Amino acid sequence: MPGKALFHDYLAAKGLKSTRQREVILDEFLRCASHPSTEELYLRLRKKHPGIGYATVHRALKLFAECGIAEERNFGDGQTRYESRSGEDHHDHLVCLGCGAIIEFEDPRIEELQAKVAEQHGFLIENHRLELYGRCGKCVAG
Amino acid sequence: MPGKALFHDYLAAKGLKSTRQREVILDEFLRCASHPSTEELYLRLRKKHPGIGYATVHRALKLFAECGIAEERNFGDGQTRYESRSGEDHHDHLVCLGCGAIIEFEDPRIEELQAKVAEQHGFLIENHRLELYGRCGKCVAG
DNA sequence: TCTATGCTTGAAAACGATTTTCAATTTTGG
DNA sequence: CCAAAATTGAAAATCGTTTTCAAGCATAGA
Repeated sequence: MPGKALFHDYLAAKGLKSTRQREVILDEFLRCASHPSTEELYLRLRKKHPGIGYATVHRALKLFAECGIAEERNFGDGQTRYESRSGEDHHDHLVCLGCGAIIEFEDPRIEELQAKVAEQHGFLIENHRLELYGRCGKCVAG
Repeated sequence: MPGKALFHDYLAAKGLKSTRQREVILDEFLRCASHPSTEELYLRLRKKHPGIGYATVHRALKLFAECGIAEERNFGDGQTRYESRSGEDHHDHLVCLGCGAIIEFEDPRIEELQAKVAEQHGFLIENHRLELYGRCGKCVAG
């Protein structure tokens, strides 16, 4: 399991400790197919682990982001969401304003054009975000 | 002045009132070349109009967004920013992480590819955001 | 194993930005 | 000018996020 190994290496390198809570939170986060907010992941975890605290979930997610196995995202609903970064290649999102679904996609041609735009402005890209907001197929049909 | 006219029409249509404060705030907002946050616009306004309240500025900006002469934006610095929508055509942003500069650009080819991606997913785009984060020319050179 | 050190936890408080409340004021239509 | 209704500014409330703090654990060394 690459995500877990990365996390443990990070903890070791920083002199941080591996705890039962962090394990549980990481498992649930990796099991999560979507892009949970702290609140959402916390509520999920409460079901199986009633003692767990919101602050602990928050701190774990921050750690995941720090060590690179997760990425903080913001889709405009006022909550920070965390996305699992299993692979390396960047992807962007379609965000459904009807049902909240988040669909991932990637398009090298768009990336290429972005690079050109940056170059024209003498700009050095470190990262980018592209989100298309609208209605997913289901919501258009329904 | 199209922006002001639009705003006054909107007020009339909604049975809202045209007040001295709203005029002053709109003038300052339109004069603003950048993408001010509520705080920033408030501080600017205080200089010439010491009596004005933060809440009033906030409410005016919300109104501007509602009636379409402004757009709420979020560049990840934890503050909602308001962008004047003078024209109709959409544009995207280069955000400098060094000096905070925000450079606007538009690229029809990117928009076109976005439309194709959406179509492939049976998705109906209502709007989108594209931001390239990095270092502007000045910051790279400096 | 036992202990000491120091990181981690959970609850509650602090925080920063945003939004709402409320009494006083201003605008607008009649 | 008057009355009705919207607006204002200050303060308080709210929301998500982050920090504080005392108590609880994990880890390394004896």
